[in-house]
Amino acid sequence: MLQVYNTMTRQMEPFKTIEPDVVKMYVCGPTVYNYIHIGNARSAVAFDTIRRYLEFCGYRVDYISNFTDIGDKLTRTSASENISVAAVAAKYIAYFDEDTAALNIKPATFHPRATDNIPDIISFIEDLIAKGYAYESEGDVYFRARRFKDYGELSHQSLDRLEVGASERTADEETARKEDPIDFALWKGQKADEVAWDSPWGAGSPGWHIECSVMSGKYLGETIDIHGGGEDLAFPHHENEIAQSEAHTGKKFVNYWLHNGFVTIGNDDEKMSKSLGNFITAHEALQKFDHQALRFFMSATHYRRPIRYTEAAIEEAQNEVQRFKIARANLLYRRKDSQAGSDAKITALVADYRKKFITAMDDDFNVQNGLAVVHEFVGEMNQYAVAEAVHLDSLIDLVQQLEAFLLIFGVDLTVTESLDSDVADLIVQRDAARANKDYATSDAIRDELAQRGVVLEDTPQGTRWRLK
RNA sequence: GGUGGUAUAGCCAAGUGGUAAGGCAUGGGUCUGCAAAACCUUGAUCGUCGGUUCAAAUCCGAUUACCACCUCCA
Repeated sequence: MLQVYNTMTRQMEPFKTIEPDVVKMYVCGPTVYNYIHIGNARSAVAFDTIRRYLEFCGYRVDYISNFTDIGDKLTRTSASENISVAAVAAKYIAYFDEDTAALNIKPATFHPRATDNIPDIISFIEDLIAKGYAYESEGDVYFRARRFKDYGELSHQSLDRLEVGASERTADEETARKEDPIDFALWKGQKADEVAWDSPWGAGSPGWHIECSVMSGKYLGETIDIHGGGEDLAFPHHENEIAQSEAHTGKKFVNYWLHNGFVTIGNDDEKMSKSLGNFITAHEALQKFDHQALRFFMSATHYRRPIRYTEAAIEEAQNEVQRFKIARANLLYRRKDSQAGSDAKITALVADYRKKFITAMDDDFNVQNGLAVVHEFVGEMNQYAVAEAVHLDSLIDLVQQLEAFLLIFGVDLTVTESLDSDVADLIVQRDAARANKDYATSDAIRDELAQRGVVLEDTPQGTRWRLK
């Protein structure tokens, strides 16, 4: 049975869905004013990996992830790039799609955008005002945090101990409009040059937190199974979402809160973030590294642990992916001399490893232990690949199981590679030279192909090739 | 000031009481015409100090270092 670590209770809990076989999952998406960086990508990868494992286990996952397409940051990009705010959003959403596709992150079931949900946001806020949880102040609307009895429950903060302004990101003018410094904005009156919508409180735009509450409720329902995001969002973002949503519905908002760890960079293991300016965009990294290696690098670390971004680590991930690919290819190469049918031993072995893998992953998506099982499985595959006699169905069983395991990590091993026809000809020529023991010629051809990125390997069944 | 997290071999890292999984890298070996791939093999007593226990990386106490959050950063 799957156990997950719930930030709310700080404990492992058995995972039980609201509806059988369906997981309702919401993951906080990016503000689309720039390329996503490696840290943003890690979050998307972490939850994509979780989603894929849930699907592997047979769940249907209704996965919603938003785009925040309004706010100061878009306004600033709009000015610096001299395009409209809508164009900024469209541009960076397109890059988001491109980069996440390159990382083999499945698109969300739906990607709602804040600007497409303004009427719902306004009526949600009106309800909070009607219930006494919110108040208007000079064109802004704020949430009375202290009125919500469980405020601080998720992050386990005591309201009286919070250090006001510790993040140094709050504006004094805004604080002055609040009844209490911990109150947070639901609606913000229009400032000069900002995109704004009409509302009962005048022209303005939604606060940051409200969009997630509204869209989660609208697309998944009042209570959902999983809400995910970076651990920096636990407070205040998710805390505020809980307050808004539960004040609004009177029901529990989320059953399991999952938070991913950061990507760190540099000798001090500092968090990679846009505000610190120490970030590398996914777009840049994808140009530099093999896409699958980069994806595997991120999904092969447990989602709650930090990942240190280094080139050496990504290259190591590439070696590991290579090992999986070679194991698969070497097994498929044996189809040519295989017998029909299957080996009972292999059938049992595949079922056994599948079970071991699930046991490992059921422990809060323990990918390290899951991968240890996969590596042992690969060892078995490699031994079968050199067995004297092999059976076709068993070859296929092994290969398909490996593919299924790796797909959870976002690595698609079935991407096919092909040879140029002249390369194929050269391989034939080399085989002829070897048959005549003309090793000077055969080695020259092998060297030439190596230059072109084609590796040749001689086996008892013939010469097999792979791309380097 | 408050709240969390992390510290295990060269590197990544699993492991919540019984004599340290797995991977990458390295050295050696087998196989090969030579290679490659594969297989076999090679290494740590777990930040520091103290305690509990027959037994601790695992429990308790102290301590050090680093990271993060405390109103819009995944």
